[in-house]
Amino acid sequence: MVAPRGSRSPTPPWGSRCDDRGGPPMQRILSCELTMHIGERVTIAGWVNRRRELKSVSFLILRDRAGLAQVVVQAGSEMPPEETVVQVTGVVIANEVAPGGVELTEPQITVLSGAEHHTPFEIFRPTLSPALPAQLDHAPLSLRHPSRREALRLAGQATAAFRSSLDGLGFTEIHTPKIVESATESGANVFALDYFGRPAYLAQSPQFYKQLMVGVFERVYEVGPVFRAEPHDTTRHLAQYTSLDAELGFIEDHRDVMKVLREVLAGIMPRISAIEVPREIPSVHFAEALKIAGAHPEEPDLVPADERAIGEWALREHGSDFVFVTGYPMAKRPFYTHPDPSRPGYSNGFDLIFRGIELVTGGQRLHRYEDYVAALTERGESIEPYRSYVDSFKLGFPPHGGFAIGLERLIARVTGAANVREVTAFPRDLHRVAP
RNA sequence: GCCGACGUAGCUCAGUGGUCAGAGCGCUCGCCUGUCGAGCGAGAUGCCGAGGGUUCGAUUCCCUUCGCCGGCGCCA
Repeated sequence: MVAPRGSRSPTPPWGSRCDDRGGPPMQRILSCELTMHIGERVTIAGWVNRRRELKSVSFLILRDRAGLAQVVVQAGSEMPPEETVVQVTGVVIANEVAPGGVELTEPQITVLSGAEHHTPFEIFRPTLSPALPAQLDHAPLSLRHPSRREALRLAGQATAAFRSSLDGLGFTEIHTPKIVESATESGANVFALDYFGRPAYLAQSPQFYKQLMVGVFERVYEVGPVFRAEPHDTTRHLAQYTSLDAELGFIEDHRDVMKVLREVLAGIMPRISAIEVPREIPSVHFAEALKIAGAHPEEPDLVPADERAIGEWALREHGSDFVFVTGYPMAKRPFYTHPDPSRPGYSNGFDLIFRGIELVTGGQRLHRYEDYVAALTERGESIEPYRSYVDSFKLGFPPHGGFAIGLERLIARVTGAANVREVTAFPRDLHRVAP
């Protein structure tokens, strides 16, 4: 709600946004608009956040999308229980002792939809008390809490900023199928489906399609779900997550992709946090990264502990929350990865580590048909499962590359959430498919 | 999948081999001339996750199982 003079709390507990109006279809104003209607009879609507019954007076705290509003109710009156949806018509008065300085008096309360008398836990407290599993079991309720709601709002802001940043760079938004005929990430497990009697899979990434669409638009992006049947039971893994994907043609190499990623992050971060994106994000080669992390020089990949160490190094040495690791070994990257022409065994693939966690994977891709055939052959993989994808490259594709940002990881790191499930509305993991 | 924790009231947790059960919040009732996570008083609520075993006796000890959390493998 609006925090006008008289408000005791500098930061209202429920977030304070009043950038729109109550609007149709209901003749309704928002809690934050009450100060503009002092002396008038108005209608507000929302949820019963909390009842407070005293000897001589009762209060009904109503919650709407903008914040909270206090309704003064005659002592002894029945008040609908918490989370009931109500519409309240009354007279707005200014009152210094009211939270926010205004309140609604002489109310006529209409119940629009009942709520159970007992909610499993209290939603009106500043902190949400239940442990994560209990919150997730009752997600429709727990998500109403400001802490959970704010994270989801930030995720929405981040995707909006992702879109507008790329729109400004000449990208076109695309929509690709989530039901596919083959795996994109060799090694990663897929969810199999029965597709009209044939096998099919849930897409692990829009990788192939966004590459094919580079042949149409040169620069494309997609915001969408991806599915991983990996049995990863950790605080940073989900079976379904939201991938912010981009792919662009006519690049020199992966460094052009990194520049675009840097621009995108510079567009997103101010919208969701105070974290600064350096003009030049520090970058280390994989071999150097192993040294920084103190890992064995023959290690083919960075383990989570290494990533944390590199994140700390970037903050210490460069004052940056972000750090690129480039040149991952070809052996650990998918077959469509473009090798580093100057360094055999290494790739033009990169990861972006944000506050010690792998946030983005990207790189330059192969763009010639014969290179795809060679890459699969070299890996001892059959071309057949990838036939329609690989054959497409006979059509002519520019040198290209792209990246994918893990939305939930981004929001978790920005909000300091310990678990990506805390910032996901209805997380899907190893054990949970509902609600 | 491996390793390590944990499963006791609606929520968060304490507790003990022997009148097998507590606290805070919530809930119910009462008190309190306006609350601000209100306050004060009283009260109700539990197959102490499930199955088996040890024991005269198990919520407590052991085994199995299920659930759940964290770390790791893998990855965004």
